[in-house]
Amino acid sequence: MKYIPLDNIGVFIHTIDLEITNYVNNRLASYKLTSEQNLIMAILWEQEGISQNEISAKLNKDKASIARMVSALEKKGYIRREVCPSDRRSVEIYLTAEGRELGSEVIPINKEILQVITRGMTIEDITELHTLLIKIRDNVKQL
Amino acid sequence: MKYIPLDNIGVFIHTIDLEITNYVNNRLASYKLTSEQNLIMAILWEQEGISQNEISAKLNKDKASIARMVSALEKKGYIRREVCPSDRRSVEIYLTAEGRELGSEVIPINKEILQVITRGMTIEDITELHTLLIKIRDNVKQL
DNA sequence: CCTAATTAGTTGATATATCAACTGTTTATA
DNA sequence: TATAAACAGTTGATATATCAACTAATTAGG
Repeated sequence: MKYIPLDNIGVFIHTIDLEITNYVNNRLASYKLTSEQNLIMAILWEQEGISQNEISAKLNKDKASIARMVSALEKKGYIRREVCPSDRRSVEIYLTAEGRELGSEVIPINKEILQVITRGMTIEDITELHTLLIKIRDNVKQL
Repeated sequence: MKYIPLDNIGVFIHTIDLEITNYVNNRLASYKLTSEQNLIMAILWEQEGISQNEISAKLNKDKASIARMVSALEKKGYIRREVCPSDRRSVEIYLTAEGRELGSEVIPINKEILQVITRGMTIEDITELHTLLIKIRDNVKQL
């Protein structure tokens, strides 16, 4: 029985993830948004005033990554930071007018992207995919 | 009907991929190998003398990424580069003694990692997961 | 209530990724 | 065969990621 390192579901998930990310980045390029920045904006289009820490928890990402992405969005003029009055360690993130306007353009694109990604798949397919990925997540979860 | 951007299978695949990658990186840390460098080494443990271009094609990655990872592996002393005599544009990658030795340690770890990732899953589960991911890949494939 | 521990965020180091521009080779073709 | 096109690799720019060390603010415990 030969050992085939690349015939490995973990590597395969990684490859597909990169392809999805590239697709999303291409779709968003004209809006000056990357796929990850888009996730932060998506949160803010639903709920303003959230802290970086809360974004970090929602997106399951390191606080350092969030800090740098928020800086990038601030530099682009889509968001502004405000020190939280009740906890001065914390920073609240708000949309600028420009950032809010961007939402009306990009939210429909996000819906369409999701439709493209799942084209030809049933609810059952997506649920099954989700379930199988959860199994892998549980297997690699660090204790 | 509410729009829930994070309830998105593409984002979920991305999250799981990062968790798998972190698990693999932790398992490999003591061998001074990252998960991506491990993929290049895995190819070389099966087939020496392959070019960077061929590695790039096998791993579906940009040639610039491969060049930098190969440099990192060279700096660690696991591989050496040799200009291809029949095509002087091309660089052939060979294992050093140290790199070959590393294989005898890390190949079993790689097998074990794959077992951990797929623990509790049947062949049918993995095949189904693969099939569903292929559907998504086809949907986002750039033409 | 004061010190210790915790927490939110920033910054630096390192490792992928991708794209674009560039060098040097090789191949194709007019 | 001269020139153009294609190709392999390198390098620079930018964007995630993660970890570690740090600052400043808050909370907990003695």
